[in-house]
Amino acid sequence: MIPQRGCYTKHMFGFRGKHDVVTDPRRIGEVLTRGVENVIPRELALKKLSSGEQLRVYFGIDPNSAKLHLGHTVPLRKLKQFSELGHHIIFVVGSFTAMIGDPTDRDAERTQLSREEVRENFKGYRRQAEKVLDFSRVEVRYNHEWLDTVDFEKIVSLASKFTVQQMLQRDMFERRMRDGKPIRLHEFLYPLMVGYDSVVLDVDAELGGSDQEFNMLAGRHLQAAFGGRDKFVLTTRLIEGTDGRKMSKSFGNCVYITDTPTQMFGKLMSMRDNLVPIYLDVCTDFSAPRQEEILALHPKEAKMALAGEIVRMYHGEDGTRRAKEDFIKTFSEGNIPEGIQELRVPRGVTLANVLVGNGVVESKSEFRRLVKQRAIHNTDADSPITDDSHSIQEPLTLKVGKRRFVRIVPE
RNA sequence: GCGUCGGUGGCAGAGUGGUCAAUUGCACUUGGCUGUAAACCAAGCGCCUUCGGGCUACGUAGGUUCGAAUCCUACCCGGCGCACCA
Repeated sequence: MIPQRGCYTKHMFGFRGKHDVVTDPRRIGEVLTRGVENVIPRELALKKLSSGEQLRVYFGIDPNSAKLHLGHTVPLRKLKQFSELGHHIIFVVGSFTAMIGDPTDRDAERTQLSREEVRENFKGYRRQAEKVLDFSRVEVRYNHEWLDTVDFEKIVSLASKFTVQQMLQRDMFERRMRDGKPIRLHEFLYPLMVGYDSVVLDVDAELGGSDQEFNMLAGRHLQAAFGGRDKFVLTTRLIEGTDGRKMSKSFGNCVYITDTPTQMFGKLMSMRDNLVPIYLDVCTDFSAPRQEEILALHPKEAKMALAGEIVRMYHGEDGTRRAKEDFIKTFSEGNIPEGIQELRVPRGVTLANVLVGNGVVESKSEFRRLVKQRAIHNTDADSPITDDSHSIQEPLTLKVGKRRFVRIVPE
C-alpha cells in the first residue's frame, strides 16, 4: 500500500527537545557553505539553525527509476548533515508531479507513471540513497496525498499569487522565449505544484540542486502567501560529469553509486584534472586542510586519493583495494583486468558475429572500422586482428579499443 | 481564424532538382603522445557488403520528374505577426 497521510505520525518522528538540536556555529557554518551554491535568505537560515528549534527540512525527488549518480548524492549528503544537526527531514516523492514532468529537465520522459510504478521506483531509489542517508530518521511523503484533491479553484488561487512576468523571469523560460522555442502553459504549473508541497508540509527549509532554485523559491513565495512559515532555500552545487559536461545519463559521463568498485575507480581516474577540487569538496568528507594536502600532490596521485576515498565510501576498504590494484594492473602496467566478460561460442563462428551479437561492438560496419584501425587487439598473441572475417578456432582474449576486454571461448 | 517563416543525422546548423549518406562545428569512436587526464596530431563517425555495390534516411502521406532533402498538394507540429478578447 502507498503510505497515506497519517501513516507517519508524530510518535514516529519527532518532537525532540531543544537539547537535541546542534547549534554549534562552526558546524552550522559548514553546513551552510560546503557544497552549497546558494542560501536564500542567508540571515534567515542562520537565525533558524541557531534557534535550537528542530526544523522541518523538505527535499523533493522525481520518482524515476534511474540509477543514482554522484550528483544525486550532493543534496542527499546535505540532508544527512541537517539530520545530524538534529533536524527533521521530509522526503517528498513526486507521485503526482510525475504526471507533469519538470520542465527543467526537458529530456525527461513524459510517460505517466502509475502509483504502483512510482512506489516501486522509490524503493529502488531508497535502496541506493540509503548508502548516504539513514532513512529510519526520514519522513517519506507522496505528493499525490494532497495534490490529487486540488481543484480548479485551488489552482486559480495558487496561480494568482504569481505574475506571468515572474514566471518568465526564470532563465530557462527567458532563454526559450529568446530562442523562439515553445513554452507550454502547463510548464508554469510545475513550480506551483511543488511549491504547494511546502505549503502543505509547512516547512522551515527546502534543499535541492541549484537547478531547482526557481521552483523552491516559488514554494517560499506561496508559503508566505498562504500564511505559512518563512522558509529558507538551500541549493547545492551541481557537479560536472567526468568529461566536464553536465552530469547526464545521455552523455555517459556519470559515476553511479551502483557501479562496481573497478568501474567507479576507473571513471574517477579518467575524469578531468580540473574537476578534482570540486569533487573533493562536494563528494567527500575530507576536511579543508586534508583537501589542500591532496591537491598539492601530483595530479595523478591526487586523483587516486579522490577516487580511492569515493570508492571507499560506497564499497568499503576491500573494494577499494581491489579496484586500485585492478586499475594499476590494467592501465599502468597494461595487463588484463580480472573478471572480464567471457563469451562461449560455437567453434568456427566469425569474430564479427560474436562481437556484434553480444553488443561488444555496435554493428558490423563498426567492427570493420575497428579492424581497419587496428583497434582490436589479440592480447594472447600481442598483435592486432587484421582480418575482418576472422573466425573463432581457439580461445582468444581481446582488447577492443582502450578499455573493453572480452574473452572468447569456442566450444 | 488569417498572414508569414520554419520542421535535415546525438545537438547546432548548411544545402533549395542530379556531382547528397548529405558542407561545417560540437559530441562521439579509434590510433599516436601521456598520467586511461587535458591539450595537441591523425583517421573515422547510417546499415549491409563477395568492396563492384546494395538498402534505408532530410516532419507525415501522396504527386510531378528519367531523377526530389530540394518542386507541387494535403495533413501534422512549431515560431512570429495580426485578428479575436460581447
